[in-house]
Amino acid sequence: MNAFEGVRTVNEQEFLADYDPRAYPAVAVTVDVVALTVRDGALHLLLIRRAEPPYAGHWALPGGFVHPDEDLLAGARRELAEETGLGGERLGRVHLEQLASYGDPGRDPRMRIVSVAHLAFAPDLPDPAAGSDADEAAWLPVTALTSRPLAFDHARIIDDGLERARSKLEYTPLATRFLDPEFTIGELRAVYETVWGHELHAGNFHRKVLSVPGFVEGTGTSTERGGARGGPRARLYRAGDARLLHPALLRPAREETIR
Amino acid sequence: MNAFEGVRTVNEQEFLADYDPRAYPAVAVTVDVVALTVRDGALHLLLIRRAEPPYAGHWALPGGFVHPDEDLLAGARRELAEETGLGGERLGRVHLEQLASYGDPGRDPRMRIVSVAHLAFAPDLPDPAAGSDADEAAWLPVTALTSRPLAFDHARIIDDGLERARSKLEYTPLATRFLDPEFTIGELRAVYETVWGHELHAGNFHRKVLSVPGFVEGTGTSTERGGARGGPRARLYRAGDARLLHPALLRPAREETIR
DNA sequence: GCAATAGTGTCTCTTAGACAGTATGAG
DNA sequence: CTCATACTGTCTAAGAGACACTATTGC
Repeated sequence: MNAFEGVRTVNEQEFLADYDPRAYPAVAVTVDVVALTVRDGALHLLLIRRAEPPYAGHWALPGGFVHPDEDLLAGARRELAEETGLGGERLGRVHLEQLASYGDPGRDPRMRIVSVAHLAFAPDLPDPAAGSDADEAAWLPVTALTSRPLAFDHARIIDDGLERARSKLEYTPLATRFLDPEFTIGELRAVYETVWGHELHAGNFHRKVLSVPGFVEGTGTSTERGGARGGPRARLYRAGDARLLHPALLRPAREETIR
Repeated sequence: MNAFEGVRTVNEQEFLADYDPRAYPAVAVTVDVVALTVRDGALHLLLIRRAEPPYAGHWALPGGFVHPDEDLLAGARRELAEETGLGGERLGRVHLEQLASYGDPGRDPRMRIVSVAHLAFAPDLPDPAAGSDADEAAWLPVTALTSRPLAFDHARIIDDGLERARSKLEYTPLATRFLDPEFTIGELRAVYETVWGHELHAGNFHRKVLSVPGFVEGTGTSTERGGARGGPRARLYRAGDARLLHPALLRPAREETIR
């Protein structure tokens, strides 16, 4: 009935183990990155195709073992740089945060590996070049993932990352990180529609964004041309100084997520 | 200018390291727990006083190395059981979730240790018994922490846990996890006031809680007595079936948290 | 009786969202 | 011209919060 009843019996081996981690079989720590971007009006995810077993030929998140003198976030940024082949300037505009850690014994058949997953929001970036441990690297639409085999527990990590991303757009201004430094309200709305997966009312969205203090600030300039299918030139905005949106832009509640 | 420009040069050592984590110095993984409870109208935190160096005599979060065939969450639950000396029944009512991972090189002077921190919400539990590696274990009021030396980066972890707790009360029904299975609206309000650190309007809170679908459900019974200083008997409630509160109970926005 | 608490009624202000309407510019 | 888009005005419904009020109980 109760799996925790016996744990207080401290025998010598357990006692030693409390003090000497080397008494346990080795644990490795990796950093993986769920990197998202918006391309052609669809949400894309950076994936690599594994060249080596286990899961050779499967698609997987970019990532690797954390280096000795490297912070977790720095490790994630390094892996992202390696996989995208991007230098610091472009990478500096990418938002990166810790997502969660995954440590099921058996999630990697080789050994005990704890993965510290991260979440990245990137503006539209060039196609990646495959690294040494991958056959292929690409931005893939998230809608195409169900038909592809994913390595390890990466499907679960991606699900968690997508839900975190949808949630972050509600109460932070991070949607701007999917865009160039200057953007129109229409482009910002397209990010929300893409990440949330449904259309928003253009007029209400416009007024709402401008009413949240610090979300965006006007540049005083407008686009050179109107939209591809006509319409007036749109005013250009930059990200404001708010770190949180108040009031937030809430998604309409879906009953199934509540219960 | 750019710290990531050189990383694509894959020399042999790095190549091997990608495949063999044993090429790196050992990394250890611990699970730590920020366990919160409400006692006497104040928020309390489970801490142990370290018996051994490093940080001997300092207060620290309960935790320890993750066991070989143990999930991270199971490890945190085991550590919590060991430190509180509680069996499964009481422990089953404790909410436990992953908080974040902390892996700064140098956060532990002995070796590279990545800590996967967890957050626990507990009803008022008995005083803990000190384990083998601690001089002392106690529920301490969080207001008393600033005057005590904390080990490692545990002050930062605690800060993150407290902020997560405050935030979780907004959009989840987890405040009920600080209470017995049956509770009054007044007791629930006391939890919010304690965790958020300011008073709430009793009447508005009452109506709001009852208006959120699935937050609480009535038991049909009332308390045996009125309050200690008088007043009518209060109706008793159980936690409802909602996993998210909609609409949420939002804290008033504080300007400094936004910018 | 007095004080404290439970629970309800009511009013105001803010916000979300529906809808309409005007102006602009590409094709 | 046509039509899509930018942006604004207006109305409604819902919710947050202030305040008032009644009922019930311990002391």
